[in-house]
Order: sequence, then structure tokens, then C-alpha cells
Amino acid sequence: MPGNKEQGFSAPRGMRDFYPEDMALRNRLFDTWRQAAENFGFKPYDACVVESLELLKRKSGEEIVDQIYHFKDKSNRDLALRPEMTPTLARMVSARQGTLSLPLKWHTIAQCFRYERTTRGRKREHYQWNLDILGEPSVAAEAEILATAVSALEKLGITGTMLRIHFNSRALLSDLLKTVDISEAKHPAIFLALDKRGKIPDEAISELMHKAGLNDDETAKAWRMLDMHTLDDVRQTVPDSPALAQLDEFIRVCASYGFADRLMFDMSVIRGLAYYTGIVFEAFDIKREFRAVFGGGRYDNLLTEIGGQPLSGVGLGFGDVVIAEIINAYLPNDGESRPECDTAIGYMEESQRSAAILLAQKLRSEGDSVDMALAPEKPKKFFTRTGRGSYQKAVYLGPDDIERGSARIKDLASRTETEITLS
RNA sequence: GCGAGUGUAGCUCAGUUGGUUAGAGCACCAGAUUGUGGUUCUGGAAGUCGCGGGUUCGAGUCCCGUCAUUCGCCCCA
Repeated sequence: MPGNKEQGFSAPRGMRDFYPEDMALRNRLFDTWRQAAENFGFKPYDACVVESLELLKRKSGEEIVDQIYHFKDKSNRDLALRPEMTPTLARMVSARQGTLSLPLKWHTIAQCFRYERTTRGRKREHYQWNLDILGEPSVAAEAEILATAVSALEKLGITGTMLRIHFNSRALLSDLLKTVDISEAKHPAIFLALDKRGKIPDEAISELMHKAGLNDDETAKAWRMLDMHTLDDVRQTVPDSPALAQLDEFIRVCASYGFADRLMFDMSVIRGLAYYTGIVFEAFDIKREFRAVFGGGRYDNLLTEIGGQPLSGVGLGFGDVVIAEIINAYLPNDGESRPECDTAIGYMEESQRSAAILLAQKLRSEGDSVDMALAPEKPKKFFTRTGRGSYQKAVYLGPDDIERGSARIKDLASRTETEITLS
């Protein structure tokens, strides 16, 4: 939309304005996230939006710097708008590592920024719900985090027939690569190369693996790994893999929570971020029409990179942009407006204003939300304005009502009126 | 960073090979109905055609630039 016509101002590229009508969905989403997190015992935390560039570099690598909004402050410090919450979490936990009791479960809704071309489902700014469990090595952590996210999805009306959680395990991929004698040092490069499958040509992926030090034979073996589509295929190759046993246990725990039917093993889920080491997951809509709704996995070395003690954790990031698209596509009637305010009060003349204020204050003290007119209105205008769905009830005061000491409160949906006393 | 499309009233959009004063529907405001709203009728207001430059006797229309936006690619939350 064009912005201010005289000066041509609009929100900068990729940044969003939230008008009151936009806040309805956003607040519902945020409330749902917070309720689910509290329901599962996650503690809220928050942090500054500006981070030191060095912290982000150390975690994400030099090459990511041109995708970050960064700048120098007046003392020449290199700072950045956070592109994700995990480095900040690592910094905060590391600072109190000696005193925090583990495992810890924290959550936050963080606005994150990223400087890149905008496209469907991707802005330069978004809100991301972050769930993290630190200090629990068992798959109970993965299952608990996913159960929390699934709970939020259910509250939003997104059922198992609309969305599936695709999962894989980097540890399992490592076990598979070991069986074909590819050294462990080369695994991370292979993961990052294979993660690009479907995004860049296969030849380019093979080229990436060659650059990572794999010969033709090893590259072919890495490719063959992806031909396995089911856990049974994998089981035949590495029947004794500890990572496979973990996945079996993971599925069992998820079944106890009751959402195992939403899970789907998927060798192509690898995740682009370098720090994942174990189970990884991404949630997609059934039609695969949209980008991932949420994603995450287990990381083991997050704190050691910034000087802390080793601590295993599981994290999940759930953005506000894609889920809004999914809700609009799968639940099209969800956006219908509903009353935002209990009662509207209007009056005919200035001389009824004080009575209107008294009534408004009385109803407010009883807990109703009340929108009282700030100026006199003709009755037709008042009822036209208030009858558009924003209010449940309306009271209109005129001279006769003040004389009688009572007024009629109207239920706007049923158009029925009941008497209330003015006192 | 690369490629393509779009930009006309609050919204959705018409607008002929360049031709006088730029239109429609919905929404809005007023009246019919001077104390009661979702349907009806009548009337009204509202646009520097994203912005800037160029070509032309003349530009919403053609050209260049710029900003915003959408969709791909790179990349990834």
C-alpha cells in the first residue's frame, strides 16, 4: 500500500505495521503461545533486541553477517538486531550456568530481524516463539517441546489432517555415514550440502561435497543414503545404531502424549543451521504449499562456543508469518470479526454526558469493557456505528431517560432491550 | 544480490492505436424516517492516476529512474 501521499512514507521494506484489525490475530496467536508454554511449565524470559555482532558471528559464522542488520554505535561498537534468539539464550544461560537448576524450560516471543529479499512467508522482521529445554539429554525433551507446540496448534484449530511434523536425526545420518567409512569430520559439510537438495541442482550439491573433501565414491555413498525413505530401510542398514534406538524411543514417548500420528520420518529434513547434532524436525502443512511452520532440534555445543560448559539442549522456533498464512488458507472463516468491547454508551445532548459517565464507570467497575461516546450523537448515527459487530450491547441516553432514572440496554445481536437503573 | 509482474477513490478494480472535465461496485456521509442499527430509495463527498524526470500540440496510457508491493532464484527464521 502507498504510505503518506505527500512524502511517500511507508514502512521500510519487509517491515510490518499492525493496525488494530491486524492486532486481533496477532494477540490471539501470542496468547495461545503463552498459554501453551505456561500450560507445559515453561518459564518466560526476554532480552534486548540489539546484540553484539561478535556473539552472532561466533554462532552463525562470518558469511551470515551480510544477512544481519548490523551497525556501529557512537562508540564504534559492532551491534546487530538479533536474527534469532538462540545465541542470546546461550549467552544468558552461560552467564548463570553455575546457579541454574537443570533441566530448565524457558520460552519467549522474540521479534527477530533478517536482511534479505522478502518473499512469501518471509519478511525482514517477524515474531518467533522460542521453546528451549536445556540440560536434559533424553528424548523426553524433544517430545515435551513438540507436545507444547502441538498444543498451541490445536488451540489455533490446526489439526493433524492439516499439518505434519517431519523429523530426522543427524546422529542417525552420522551412523549411516560411518557404515560407509566416511570420517566424522566430514559429516557436518555433508549435512549442509544435502540440506540444499531440491533448492539447488543435484550436481551443485555433489560439487559442494567434493569441496568438503569427499571423493567420487564417498559422494555416491552419501547420495545413496537419501534413497532410504522409511525407518525400516534404515534399520536394515544400521540395526544396532544408538541413534535409531533413540528415534524409536522418541516415537514411543510422543505416542504417550498422543500426537505420534502427526509425526513423519523424513530423510530430507536436515536443517541449515550448523549447530544441530541430534533429532531435528520441521512442521509442514499437508499440501506442502507453505514454508515450515516451525522447526528445531537438539544441539550439544551451543554454550561451549561462547565459553560455557557443555550442555545439551533442544530448541524450537515457531514464527508468526507462516502460521498466519496457514490459518487463512485452512481456516478461512477464522478471521471474522467478533465483538471487541462489551458495551457502547451514547447520548443525545451534552446534558446527558455526566449520567453517561456515571453509568460507564459503574459498568467498568463491574468488569465490563465500555466504550463511551466522547461527543453527543443522533440516535441513528449511534446505533449505526455500534451495530457493526464491534459491540455486544448498547445504551443510548436521552432527556427522557434521565428524567425516569432508568435506561434501556440493548443486546445488539438479538435487538432486545432490558431496563437498567441509572444511579 | 539476480529475474519477472503490479501500483488509478478507504477497498476491489475498469479506463480503447496517446485525445476535452478519469469511471463502476462495495464502503463512507446526508436526507426520506427530528429517540433506535444490518434490507430499500434519493442525493453527496472523495483521486497531483505511487513519486521524479523525459518524449509529445497533448501522457493514467509510451520511455528512463526511483520507492513500495507480489512471485520466483540465492539464502534461511
